[in-house]
Amino acid sequence: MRVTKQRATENRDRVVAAAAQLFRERGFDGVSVAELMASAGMTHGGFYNHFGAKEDVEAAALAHVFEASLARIQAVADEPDDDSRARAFESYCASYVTPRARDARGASCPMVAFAADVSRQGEAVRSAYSQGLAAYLKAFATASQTERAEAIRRFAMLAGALTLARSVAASDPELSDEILVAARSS
Amino acid sequence: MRVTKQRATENRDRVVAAAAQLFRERGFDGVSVAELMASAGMTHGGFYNHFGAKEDVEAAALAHVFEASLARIQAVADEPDDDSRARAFESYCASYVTPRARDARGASCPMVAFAADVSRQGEAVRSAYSQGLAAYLKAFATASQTERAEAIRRFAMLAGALTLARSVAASDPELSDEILVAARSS
DNA sequence: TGTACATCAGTGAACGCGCGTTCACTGATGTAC
DNA sequence: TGTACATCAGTGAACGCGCGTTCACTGATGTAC
Repeated sequence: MRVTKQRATENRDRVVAAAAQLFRERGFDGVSVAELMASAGMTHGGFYNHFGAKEDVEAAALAHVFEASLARIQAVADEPDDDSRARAFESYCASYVTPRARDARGASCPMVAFAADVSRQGEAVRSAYSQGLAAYLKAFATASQTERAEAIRRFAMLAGALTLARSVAASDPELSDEILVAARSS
Repeated sequence: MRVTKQRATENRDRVVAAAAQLFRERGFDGVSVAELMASAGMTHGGFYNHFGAKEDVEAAALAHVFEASLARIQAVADEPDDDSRARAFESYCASYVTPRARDARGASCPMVAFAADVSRQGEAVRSAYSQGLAAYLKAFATASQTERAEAIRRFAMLAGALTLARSVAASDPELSDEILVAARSS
């Protein structure tokens, strides 16, 4: 049964939003097309009215998540003076490696959530990712008010700590917490 | 056709060795049981003479790779005096984030290769991983001759940089190289 | 504005495929005598 | 040491399953008059 054009657009947006969360939680291969559509309240058959293939929704979800992450670090970079920027930046970095951020995988930053998956995907996903990372690192460097290499090391440390903390969260929570504490007190 | 006990053991070892390489290159789900067995020169049916399930060879491969990685950092920690240990440690860290290390995924460190995959696997894999990471970080901290939190930050930075450099290696090689250069000059 | 018809978003059965796993079978190995 | 037989590592067909994708169909929407 046909729906209004507006409703169809909303349906597509809900699929992308569900994909953004579920892909971050379980990876691209851990979520089926049918589950994505069900999360948006539809059945699987209609998927191909909106996307040419599963990889298309992966790329769309990636772009969606990068947009939000980029806006957040850009807000720090856009702080009016050096002092408030420095404070906002340290607060941003600290909140990046909290137990809360570690456990909320569905809301996590795309660089950490997708880094491993992305190099096994097709061109559309890979280039959406690398463009997103390039833009993010640029804003991060501005926000950090240090030279770019130093900013890259800082971000790599945060991303690595979050990744390691997640990887042992279930089987060694003390080690996981210790990694986060170390990453916060830099 | 039956083979000698020694030959059977060698066959199992070859499966684990192939798994160690292929799983690091493509992730656990990216390599089939049949391919693992074919890499060791056999057909898929015999797999269950050696392992109860695919997860068992994942855990065995993980332990195998961690053993090698641990031996390498332990050698640095065991250097006889502070000076040679400091030199060995800086050399170790620098070699960790080279283009060569980035591109040789099949030979890479298990913390980076498996960090994302591991939390989606069963208990056997997760505990093999977290025990391996705990042992590795202990040796890394000794080798670094700094306080433990500082060593954790250093390793998180290296692991994060290697992960990020890999994720954009195909679609933005300049950015990938820049990340490695930054990680080396810390 | 009202009517007739074409459009197309969504449905659900069906497809081909690759996967992990099972199983009857083979025949060289290991063992009991 | 030689013989007879049980063992079991490896083979390859077959299984059930979930996946991405296709397709004929439905019926409300959009449009031409």
